[in-house]
Amino acid sequence: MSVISVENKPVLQLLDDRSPDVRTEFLNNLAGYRLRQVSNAFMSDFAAAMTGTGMRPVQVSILSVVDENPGVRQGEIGRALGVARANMAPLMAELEGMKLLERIPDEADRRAVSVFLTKSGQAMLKNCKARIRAHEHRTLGRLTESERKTLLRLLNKI
Amino acid sequence: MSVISVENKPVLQLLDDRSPDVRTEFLNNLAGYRLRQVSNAFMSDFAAAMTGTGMRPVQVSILSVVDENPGVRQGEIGRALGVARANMAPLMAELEGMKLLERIPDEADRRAVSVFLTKSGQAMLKNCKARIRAHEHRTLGRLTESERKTLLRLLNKI
DNA sequence: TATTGTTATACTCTATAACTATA
DNA sequence: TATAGTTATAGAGTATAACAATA
Repeated sequence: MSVISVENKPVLQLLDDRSPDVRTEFLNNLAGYRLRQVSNAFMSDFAAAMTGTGMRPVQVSILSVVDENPGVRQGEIGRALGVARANMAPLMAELEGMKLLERIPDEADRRAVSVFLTKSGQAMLKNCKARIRAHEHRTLGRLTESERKTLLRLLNKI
Repeated sequence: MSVISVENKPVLQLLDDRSPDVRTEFLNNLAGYRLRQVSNAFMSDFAAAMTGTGMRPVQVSILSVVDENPGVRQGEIGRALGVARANMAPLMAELEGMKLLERIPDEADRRAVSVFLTKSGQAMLKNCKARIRAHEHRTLGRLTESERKTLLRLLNKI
């Protein structure tokens, strides 16, 4: 958290400034290690970008999935996001308690529930998306447009 | 875990197979989101690669830093790896208990300890490094050598 | 005063097992 | 039998505060 900048400065001051006398050559050349460092820095900046909204990253991702799939079943959201069923239950109850989404029993399959965004949920998602766009702009500020596309292409290829 | 392959198959079956009927367009175009997915998949494969050694990723990274910096102080390791001092204490005690490293009080600064790998620690690190090389080969199998270099370059630039 | 290392603690995320009600 | 959702629980990772010893 302390090494993350919210202004237009480097996202990662990790290996530039951190303990300059300590060698970390092996780790630095591991793609997986760098990926985790960068991913953690993104997550910290993402969480900071949500400050004031009361939303955590996983909550925003759920709203986004419901927005693009109105009426989607709870289990489907979890599968799409990689969140275990057992962990979806309290997450959904929390978002329902915040009046951001509604869970309506599915009449065809009475075990399941269909999920919809409320007006509040739509407004919250819109607010969060604007913050996320600013977050991406900050965190990818050092890359050209072409480099960003390359990065996404390589990540999608892995 | 269940979607991660340890053979020479795709590391990520995430958005290819997962809930094909659920749209996740907004999230898919966020670099931060894809970074996290890929990073998590790497971590899962990494952890799986360590099976049988009794080592977790953070423990291997500590051994690696001590190996490249014999006599380094405990706090320096934590700073280099982004692990808080408070969390380094039990980690180091654990590795010392496994006889993989030694902590020798620093005579110049008696608050500090200098850390060294034992013979066991050196052997363990060698074993883990071999597993990590195989892990990187698996996880980056879909990328050409040139693409791997580009990926590392872009990650380092962020 | 500041720093090294320690302890205690708490919060989030993740993972598993067992339960219900439906199918 | 299998599936949707729930509950309880446990583990790892991470964060802060307070402390003792030393600088």
